[in-house]
Amino acid sequence: MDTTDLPANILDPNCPSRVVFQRIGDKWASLVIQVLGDGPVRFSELRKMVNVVTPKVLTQTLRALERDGLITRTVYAQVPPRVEYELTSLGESLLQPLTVLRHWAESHVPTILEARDAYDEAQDEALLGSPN
Amino acid sequence: MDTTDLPANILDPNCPSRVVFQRIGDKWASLVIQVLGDGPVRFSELRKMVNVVTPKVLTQTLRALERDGLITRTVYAQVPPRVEYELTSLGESLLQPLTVLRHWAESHVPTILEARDAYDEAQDEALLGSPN
DNA sequence: GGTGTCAATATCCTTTTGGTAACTAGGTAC
DNA sequence: GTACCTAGTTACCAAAAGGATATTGACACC
Repeated sequence: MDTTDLPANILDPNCPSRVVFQRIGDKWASLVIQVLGDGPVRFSELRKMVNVVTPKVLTQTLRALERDGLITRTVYAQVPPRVEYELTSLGESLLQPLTVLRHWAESHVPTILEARDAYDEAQDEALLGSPN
Repeated sequence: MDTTDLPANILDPNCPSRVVFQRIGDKWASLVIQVLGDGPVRFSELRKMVNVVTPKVLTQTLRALERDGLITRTVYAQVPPRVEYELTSLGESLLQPLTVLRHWAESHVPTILEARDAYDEAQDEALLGSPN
């Protein structure tokens, strides 16, 4: 059975649209995509921009994104080697939804952090109130 | 140092806006939020709608969302117990960014799956070409 | 007093994720 | 020939996430 003409539904556990949410949730993938939004970046630069990610994990992330057709990997025949990663048009099309989410995140984070503090305090008090 | 007036930046590893991406990436959290978009739902209903999630994991997810102020938990003094989960206004405000992402996901998944197949095949051939 | 309902918890176990540290390849510079 | 460059790979390890299964509490029904 092929999925191309199904009304994709995220709530259906068999629907592969869930993979997208997994990509976004990946610790580094969405960050990489956003960094690549300004144009091609090479491996070592990416490492610096995304900040202290180990080469192994960055490679894993990049391979996964490449596999999904979101980025391309270009090797230049130079010494020392130079490899550049760039968004595909598919990758670029993800940029906007990601930006929407990012803006939401950046503007609501204070509220979320306050909610956490309040919640944690309430929990503490509940524990003090009934220690057994 | 307080974060409320900082220009939140997802690329800064110290910026808490990253927590949002982690929430979204959570295997069940974003699904729960989207299910709750239609109004309050009780625990057992949620379990069915999100499909085969174990109670432990659903509880974990719900507690995390509650802690972040995205949903509320209401216990009705009944027997058997009835507990309803509902989006807060903060949770509702996340609905739209999530929908944007969801539409992207549902419409581009076929392309992604094709890219994967192509990538995997290319890998296989590369292995066959140079088996050592 | 046994059974059922709902919303969990508790215990245990497996899988996945992320990370450290060391090493490789191919060449250039000294 | 030793050191250094980039872009990785390899082996190993710890923590976290996710899940299976059994049990609990409060009551209602029979």
